[in-house]
Order: sequence, then structure tokens, then C-alpha cells
Amino acid sequence: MTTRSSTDAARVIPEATVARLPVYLRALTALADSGIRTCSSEDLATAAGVNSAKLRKDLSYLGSYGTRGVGYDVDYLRYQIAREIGVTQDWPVVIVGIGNLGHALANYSGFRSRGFRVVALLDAAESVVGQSVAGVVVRPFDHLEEIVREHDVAIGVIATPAVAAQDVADRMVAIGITSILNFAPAVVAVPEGVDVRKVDLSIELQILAYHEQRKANGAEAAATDGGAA
Amino acid sequence: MTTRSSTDAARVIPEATVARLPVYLRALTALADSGIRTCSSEDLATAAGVNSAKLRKDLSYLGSYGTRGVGYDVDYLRYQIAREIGVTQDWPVVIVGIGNLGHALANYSGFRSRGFRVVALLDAAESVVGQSVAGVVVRPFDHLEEIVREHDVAIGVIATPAVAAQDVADRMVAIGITSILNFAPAVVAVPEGVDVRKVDLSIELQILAYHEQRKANGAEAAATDGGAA
DNA sequence: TAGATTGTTAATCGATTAACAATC
DNA sequence: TAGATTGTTAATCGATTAACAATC
Repeated sequence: MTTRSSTDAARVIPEATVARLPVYLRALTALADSGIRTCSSEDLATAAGVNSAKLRKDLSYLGSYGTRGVGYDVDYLRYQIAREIGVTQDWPVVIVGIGNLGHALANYSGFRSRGFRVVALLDAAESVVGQSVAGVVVRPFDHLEEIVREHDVAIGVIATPAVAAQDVADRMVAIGITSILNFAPAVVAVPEGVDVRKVDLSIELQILAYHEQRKANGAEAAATDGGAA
Repeated sequence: MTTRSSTDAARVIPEATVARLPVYLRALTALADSGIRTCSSEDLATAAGVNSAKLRKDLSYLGSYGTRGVGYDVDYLRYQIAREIGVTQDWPVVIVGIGNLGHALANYSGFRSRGFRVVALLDAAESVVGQSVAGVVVRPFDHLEEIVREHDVAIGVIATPAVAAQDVADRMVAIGITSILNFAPAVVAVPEGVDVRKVDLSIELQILAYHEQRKANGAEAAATDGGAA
């Protein structure tokens, strides 16, 4: 709409880079934990599992936080990346669908330690409501609106069966949630301005299966010296 | 090594396409379940959440399975994609690390219905070994080699804490597993020829947080009509 | 035949990478 | 100053998309 300041304008970070920033953050935390104060782009790239040119290019979108001839101060860079991602602040999150996966998510310590706070667990089934999971009492799905308003929740997690996913997403969007992490094996449609990310356990396995199959076929082709269809 | 047949040579499928094939497969299954026998690329693209040009381009790498002016036979296309991915066959899988997430994975019905069979659950902790999870008794991690040999396992799933992930991966690789799905929040290094895919719950949330933060900043900038740093 | 829709082309866009000037 | 390492450039590579000829 309006003209942004030059500071904002400089901040057009490519999606591929955004997706790697949390990986760098984790690698820096690991380095810090092992007592390392300074690292080169080569060191950090190795820890993060990328090549160093890509790492430097990625970091260049954030600013110039290294020192030529020296490297990066681990704590300083870690703070800058955390600030850029937004995990220096606290993000209230609701999880809907407390089955096996919902349980695992509610118990996952990695959320809390990275700026995410699970403020409520919701389920539509009466048999689940009232149970205590990870020290939080499961509430009825109907309480969604109340909870979102009370805690100013911006991020919702869907861990329901596939059939329920679209309904849950619709309700979340109607109430003002603008970021959704979807674990249900279903495509959910949302309006412009709402972000959905999808984690699909079986899709990842299928991608592996594809490559595994090709390895097997390659070996077979090499063995028979021809390559059958 | 040796020259491949023309059939094989035609099969250089881009990574981005491979990652979408399971999504198309799922969408086709949903269409079939609702009684639809034929669909256009537009229909399928909508169901899969992509645009139709991309879908047709993707399918063109597999072959020519549609009919101009008509569309695709749902069952036929579904079979062709399943065959291409390799999920018409049965893939034995082991899961290592039976905490909350391991439980959820062991219970996940989406694996079984897509060609994956969990042949063993393993854990290093004596307190977990012997428990029955999803009808399978948890065995000691030491049994890995025996199990992999017996069932000819090619795919391993790591659901351990971060510290154990590299050790587990090393053992898997040493025993001949060539595809690993890693849920542990750690980068694991593997030799050439071994595929690792990583699912990281908190990284997905962090990516959402980044975008959420920008939305909040954008709204703020619009409100103040300037765009503060 | 006329209408519909695929499969493919070609243009565009974005991501990766090697190389190196800048500079600590 | 000499060595090291960043930040950036530019070339390459891969993915996306619109448009349309082929063809059912």
C-alpha cells in the first residue's frame, strides 16, 4: 500500500531461505551448547547440512552480521536469526484433535523451547474432553473462539482425521487465525492471506519409496546389464 | 554404468514432481471414493491444491495417461502413479524410538494403507522394551540387524531424541538401510547413496511464525502509514 | 464437425553455486 | 603486511506458468 522504509524494503527474503533459517538457528544453538563462541560459514554450513555459499547468501538477506577474516559470533548471529524469524517473542498456539499425534504434539518439548506456547488442546469427542494431556486439560472444540480471543492466538495446529480438517480450518479462519499447521492427510483450502503448511507423514515415506525403488531398479539393471522395463 | 533402455531414459522425473506425486495419488483416491470415474486436469489440480498446468506438466513425465478432450480415468491414473512411486509393492519399515511420536507413528493407519508395513518397533530403553504398541511388541534396539535381514527392510524411521539420531542412523546405514525418515530434531550425516528426509515439527511452526510476524508488521505499518523499523 | 482437454513448448521466474573482490 | 573469511556478483540450473497445437 504505502511506501516502506528502506529498512523494510531490504527485507525481501526468499521462501527457500526462510525455510532454512530455523535450521541455522538450531545448528547455532548446538554450537553454543558445545561451548563454541565463533564459527566460520564453513563450520555453520556443515552443522546445518548445507553448503557454505548457500549459507552466506542466505545470511546476506538478513544483513551483515559476520566479520571478514573472522567469522560469526555464535550468540549474536543466533539472536539476529531468532529475531528475524520472530521466535524471540512468544507465540500462543492451539492444537485441535487430540489423538495419537495430538498427544505427541502436546508433549513435544521443542515447541516450548522455541517460542511456542500451547495454550489449549481441543477435541470434538466427548470421550477425550476433560482428559489431561501434557498437563493441559482437553476442552471442547466449541471453545475455540473464546480461547483464540482470550490468548490472541494466531497459529492453529490441525491434528484431526482427514474428514474433519477442512471444517476445523474454516472455523479457525472465521475466528481470525491466519496461520495453520496441518497434520491431517487432506488438502485444506483457505482464503488469501492465510498461510497453511502441511506435514504429511506418509507422503515423506512415499518420496523415499520412489527413490528406493529406483535404487533397486538401477542395481537390477546393472546386474542384468540391460535394464528391463 | 550401462546404457539404459529408452523406457528408462525417459524417466528422469524432477524432484519437485516426485514430491507432488503422492499428493496426486491421495487426491485421486478421494475422487474415486466419492464415485468419480473420470476427471480433467482442472478437477484433479483443484483437489490436489495445485494449478492445472503444473499438474499436466508433472504427469507428462510419467507418460501419456490422459485422453484429449476427455480427461483422465481416475482408477487408471491412480494405478500408474502408484506404480511409478512404488507403492503398489509392500515396503517393510522399522521405527526406532518409541516415545510419544513413535507411538503416534506406530498407530498411524496411513502407512499401512499406502504400502508401508511396520515390521518392528525398537527402543534402547529397557522400560519401553516389551510393551505392546499398536499390536506390536517393542524390541531392543540391538535387534535391528536381525530384523532388517529377516524382513529385508530398506526404510528406517528415526523418532528418537536428537542426541541419539546420528548413532541410530549410523547403525541403520551399516546394516544396509538406504532410506531414512528422520523425525529427530537433528541433522544426520549419511554417506552418498543413502536418502534422508527430515520432518521437523518445530521448524514448520517457525516458518509460519516468520510470515505471521510479517503480517503483523505489515498491518502495523499500514496503520501508522509509514512502516517503522 | 465442433467443443473440450491433453501434452508440450517456450518464456519467465526463482534458487543454487562457484568465484572473487572487499576487508577484517 | 599476509592470511582468512565474509558478502556479493554473475553464471547456471531447475521449477513454474501461460499459451496453444495436437487430437480425442
